[in-house]
Amino acid sequence: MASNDLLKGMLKPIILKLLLENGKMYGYEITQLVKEISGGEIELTFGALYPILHKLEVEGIVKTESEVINNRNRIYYSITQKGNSKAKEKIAEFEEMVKTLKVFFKPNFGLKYEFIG
Amino acid sequence: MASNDLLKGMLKPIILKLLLENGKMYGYEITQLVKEISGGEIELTFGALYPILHKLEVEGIVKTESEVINNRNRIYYSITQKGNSKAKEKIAEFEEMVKTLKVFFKPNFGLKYEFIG
DNA sequence: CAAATATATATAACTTTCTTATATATAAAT
DNA sequence: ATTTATATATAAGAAAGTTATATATATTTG
Repeated sequence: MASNDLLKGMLKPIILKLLLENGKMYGYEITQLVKEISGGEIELTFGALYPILHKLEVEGIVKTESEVINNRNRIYYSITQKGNSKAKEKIAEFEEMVKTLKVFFKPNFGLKYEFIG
Repeated sequence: MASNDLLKGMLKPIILKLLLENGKMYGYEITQLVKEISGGEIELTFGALYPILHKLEVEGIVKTESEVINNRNRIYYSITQKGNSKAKEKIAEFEEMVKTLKVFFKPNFGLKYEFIG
């Protein structure tokens, strides 16, 4: 049972999904893309993003490469070969959870008592 | 912008949805129904449930009535008249967020770079 | 008939996640 | 010259949820 771990931690699988699709991305880019894709609904703050990214790095799921672009240091994050299956697993769990959540707003799905006559 | 409040607080709107549909429910009943509807995916623990319920009561969104059934005290929770629109509002926000989350796993939706040749 | 499981409400300690605030710095636009 | 956009990062605090604990009755199973 997923036991609500995914209710809190939705940002992590979103980040993993975007990294997996794009090969490599830098932090600022991730925040902007999340905002864009969600139509401004989800704001991924830096205070949320970087701890997640750093933790994923420690776990060996993402790796970093530094590049200087326009005189600024830019740090690219990408999924490691080792972390690939783990990332896909977490994304799949996330997708499963979103499907489960959908069930809760089917009209009358959770209805226990029904007027029958 | 919803700014991630809904990513964490998904249990609250789920509870409100079930209460709104069923008129009144007691705590244990809510946990069982959540488990049933989610196919065992979501376990609403008591430690999560009761603080939410008590907070909603303080806010005036739910009210309680006590009943003794089978020699046990049972506490029914229901949406107040005053809390009705607020509850519907929170449920609507929740549904909106689930729709937003769905967007993240459309294939290639978040893809920035595409192989064109 | 004893033990385990299901029913029932609730609190407290703890952990994780996320928000808000802060620090630093360059580039472009107004 | 100031503001806005780009860029990374940490720290303090709040909120949500987990796990453990307490209490108690009813039902089922061995």
